Amino acid sequence: MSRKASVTESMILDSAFALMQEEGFEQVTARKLAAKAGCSTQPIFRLYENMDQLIGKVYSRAAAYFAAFCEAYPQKESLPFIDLGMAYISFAAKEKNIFRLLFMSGHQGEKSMYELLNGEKGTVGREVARAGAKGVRNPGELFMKLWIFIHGSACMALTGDFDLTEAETEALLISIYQAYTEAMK
Amino acid sequence: MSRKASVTESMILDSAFALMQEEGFEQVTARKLAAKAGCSTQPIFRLYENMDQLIGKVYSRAAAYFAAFCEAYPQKESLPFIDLGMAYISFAAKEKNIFRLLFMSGHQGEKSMYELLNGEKGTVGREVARAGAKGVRNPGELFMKLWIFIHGSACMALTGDFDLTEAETEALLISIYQAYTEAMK
DNA sequence: AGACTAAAATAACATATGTTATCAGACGGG
DNA sequence: CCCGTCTGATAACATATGTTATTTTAGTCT
Repeated sequence: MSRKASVTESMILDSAFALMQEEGFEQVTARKLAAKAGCSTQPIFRLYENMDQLIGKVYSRAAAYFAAFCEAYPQKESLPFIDLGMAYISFAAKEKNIFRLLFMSGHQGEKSMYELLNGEKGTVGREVARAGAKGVRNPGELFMKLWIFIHGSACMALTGDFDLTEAETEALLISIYQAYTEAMK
Repeated sequence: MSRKASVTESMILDSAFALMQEEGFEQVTARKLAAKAGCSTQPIFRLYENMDQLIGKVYSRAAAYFAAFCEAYPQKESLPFIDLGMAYISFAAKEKNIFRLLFMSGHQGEKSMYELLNGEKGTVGREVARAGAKGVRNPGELFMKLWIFIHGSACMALTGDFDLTEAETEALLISIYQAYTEAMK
């Protein structure tokens, strides 16, 4: 047969993801990636047709990373949507570049915001059901309104126009949740 | 004396602004701008030290454009903040590239979101005063909450995750306004 | 009209990027 | 142990960008 490859796909993809995370997806260039992976640019083009395809894989990985982040985020609140919202805002603050790629780049060849949020676990669906069980009249509408607020918070966190602590953020979300549910009674 | 300049600053700045509006500020390159202005790249560097300085001017112009847009937006609603919010969301939907430059690029060497909103006319201050006069308990807090929602709507409009008509948007904003004010009583 | 001078076009330089060609060599199989 | 083959490094090509040097050109003033 032929020679064994010393540069593996995971070496490249790991490096590409790290580069995106640290410097933004615009900075994932062939040469920078090669330097990060400790090889020349050749293995990249053996593994991927072109840089766009590679970025597509990085995007998928970012989506999985986000899902895992939400999964791992502490579920302390009994109200539906709040924990997911807290995870989302926290993610935007801590992982600006990943958040940008997933939710602000218009890179939606892959998934819509709703699909990303819902993930493989059907998170949003589960939360909507929880809200319904709690007696919320129109849980889908509540989710939409809450999510717009949460997305706004996250985007402002990214640009530095929102700098509350986690505790303050949580209190704010709860107050918003209550205002919405009261108004929908 | 010497020769008169045939390429004026306004020719360059107009072209740069148009280019930013049509293709995004990342696309305002020396050569593309020269082509748009119908000259070579030389006059650009006579008028500006470098491309960054030029983009700074484009940014200022965009801020003025946004202020004028808000000024011209129909003031039909008697509730404070709503007209400004409608203008903001409408602006995000119609002028994606300008909105990106002003509110999503982290290009805040110039002005914060609040300064941009408040403009020269003190728009936000005026609206806060109006809300106070209407008996709102804590108009600053109300503004903050409403604005997070409005910014979220605008950002989602940009990425295609928010596609309500103007009328639907207005109804939504009013319902949010009422939910917040009720909750703050 | 002619000379001077600044403007503007052209061309060049330096760098960055995607992508491909060339080629030495390392590895698997006989 | 050698052969073939595929890997991966180097180098190259093509393009894009900011910026600067050089040259041409066109006003302006005398």
